[in-house]
Amino acid sequence: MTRDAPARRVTIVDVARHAQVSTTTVSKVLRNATGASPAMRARVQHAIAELGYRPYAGARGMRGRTFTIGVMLPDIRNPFFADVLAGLTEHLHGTGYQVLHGTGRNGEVIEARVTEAMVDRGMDGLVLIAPISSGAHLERIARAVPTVVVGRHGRSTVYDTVADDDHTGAHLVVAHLAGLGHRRIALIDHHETDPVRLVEMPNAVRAAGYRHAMRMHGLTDEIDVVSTTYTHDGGYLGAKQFLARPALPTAVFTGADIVAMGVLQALAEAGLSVPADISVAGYDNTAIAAFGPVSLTSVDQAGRQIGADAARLLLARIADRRTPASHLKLTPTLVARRTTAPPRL
Amino acid sequence: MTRDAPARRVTIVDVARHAQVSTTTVSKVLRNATGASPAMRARVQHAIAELGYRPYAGARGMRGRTFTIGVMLPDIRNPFFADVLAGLTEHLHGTGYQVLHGTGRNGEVIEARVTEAMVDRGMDGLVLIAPISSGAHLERIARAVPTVVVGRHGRSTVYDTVADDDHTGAHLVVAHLAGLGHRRIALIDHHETDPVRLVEMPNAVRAAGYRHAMRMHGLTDEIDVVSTTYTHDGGYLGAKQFLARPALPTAVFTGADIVAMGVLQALAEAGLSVPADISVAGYDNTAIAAFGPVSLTSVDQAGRQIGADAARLLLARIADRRTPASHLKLTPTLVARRTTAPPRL
DNA sequence: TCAGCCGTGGGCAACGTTTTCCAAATGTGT
DNA sequence: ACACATTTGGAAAACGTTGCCCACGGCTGA
Repeated sequence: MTRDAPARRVTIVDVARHAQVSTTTVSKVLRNATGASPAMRARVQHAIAELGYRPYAGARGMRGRTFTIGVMLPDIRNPFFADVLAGLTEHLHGTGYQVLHGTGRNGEVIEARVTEAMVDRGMDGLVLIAPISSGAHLERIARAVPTVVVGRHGRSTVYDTVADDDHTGAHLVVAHLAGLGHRRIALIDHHETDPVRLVEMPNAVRAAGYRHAMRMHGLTDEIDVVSTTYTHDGGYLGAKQFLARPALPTAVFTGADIVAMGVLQALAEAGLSVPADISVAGYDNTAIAAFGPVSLTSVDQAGRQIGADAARLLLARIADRRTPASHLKLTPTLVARRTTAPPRL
Repeated sequence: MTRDAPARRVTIVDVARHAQVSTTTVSKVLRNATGASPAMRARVQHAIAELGYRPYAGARGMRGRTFTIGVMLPDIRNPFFADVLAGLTEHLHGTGYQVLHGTGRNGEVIEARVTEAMVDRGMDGLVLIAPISSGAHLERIARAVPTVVVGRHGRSTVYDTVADDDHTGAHLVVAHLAGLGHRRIALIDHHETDPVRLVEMPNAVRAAGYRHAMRMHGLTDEIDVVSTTYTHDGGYLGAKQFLARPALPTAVFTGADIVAMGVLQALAEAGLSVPADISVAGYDNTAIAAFGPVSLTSVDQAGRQIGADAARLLLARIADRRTPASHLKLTPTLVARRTTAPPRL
């Protein structure tokens, strides 16, 4: 096996010559278009198989579609995104579309670069998962390519959205903890100042839901929010802040499981026991929350379902760009596990 | 904001017209090619900025490069792959290449589909992480597009490889456990029968390394392998097999952290304490292994470094397809944590 | 028998970019 | 002033595919 011949690709012209037909006919067969007799069809199919021909997507793109769907993920490590992606990919399986993804790495400029790269590569549709970009950027992208935005609450007339009802999710957690007898329920939040994001981003909606639910349960005075970041370290540092105080809350609600992991680690290091000394609840019901030794109470967003719905909406949008935008909102459920219990008396 | 005008893309022709030059000149400026005076250059740059022009990668691809690197991951959930991807993306940042990835989902036909899709999309280079495809398929891909294969031990003259020395890694674990005084050290393995894969796949090499290390430590008679799959469930079921026996091993080595998680869960359910009753060691040093409450002893593969090396090799391969293939082998290190301790007397 | 129709296959012009080649303009050394 | 080298800008031909046309032939129905 030498590496000398860079092996020219077999093209539609090669197939045409080999089958003794025109390229037009080959193209018709490829696309299942009318205007090719069964006999021709068979001849062409045979030539395609014999030569191992596969159409070149770049050239197809110049004349319309590339049969590619792009998915932007902020972070490949978040298992919730993996769930969404799995639902999406499964739904798209067998449609002829190929799914490719890129990571935005939770940075606005990198995210912009990735999404633009997808547009520039002629992708037929885009799914943006929990994007942090400005609404203006999202609309610009969506005007270029059919787009579905997942996990963000802003409504747009130009792109469809699928989101979880984060407000209800926060209510579920507060109701669960209050029902167990907790009053001093604290929240660890992702710091947010941008006014648009305060309305659109899931974390902000969860925080608002927490505040609202606390008031509903007559716990207005107990509202207690620590702002950090949605990372393991953010949770760790947030918990350290609580530990530095004279009195600990009896329960901590974090807007993401990964944050709860940081909290658990800080509490373990401080020699505190969960849930005996303090209860902890997360959000997203990721695989690690379900993992036995962790067994974190969390809110399940049904990521697969979200992904499948996003795929469905995207296909519809690709088929017809003029129907009004849909905005799906799914209802989350609480999964109570072993990190929450009644407070110590 | 209406959705009426599907907004025709700005092309090189628009830029040329706007700057009152030929498309050739615009192209020269775009590529920093010679043959354009500073004055022209400025004029064109200005027009590009004014129109917000970005070249269409599909068209570029038809004449050569698409400035896209494709990465195939078997499974987006594995944090080790995320590390590799991070190292890769960082190294490629600023090179003008855009990284897009696809998942092979640990299936041979899906993996083939993804890799072929990347070739068909005219990608300039491919990185295949722990592929399960046949060597023939890998060579076919690599002959079409510059390719680096990560985490597989087979050598090829047509693609470069970067792999961890899994044989040494397994030795590290056995030495660590034997040093603690363990003799009955069992392995949970990913079942493998294909003769080529037995030589090339990391799991098989780790298993061979385990056997070899056991013999080196005079523990030939204690060699004890349970074959399942490299998943959480695989570990869970493997541990169940041990638990059904009259006598448990004193230590379990799993070829991947995720498998160790399943083992820990099964042991916890059985009321056994780690490491008091039994020691557990994993492989890959993923984030969850480092997570405090888990604190799993594991083998660190330096994923970021692997990714960066793969990127470096790929860029070199793209620059010159005729230099002989490189095969990098990195040395892993053991990270001892709290799941391993001397056996109970 | 003939006009009209449909089904089949192919010619050809795009699509947006790069690259080769060429002509014109400019500069250099006598 | 002239021959000659160099620089600069542009015309045009690819690249692989699609889809609009058109031409041809066979068939239908009057």
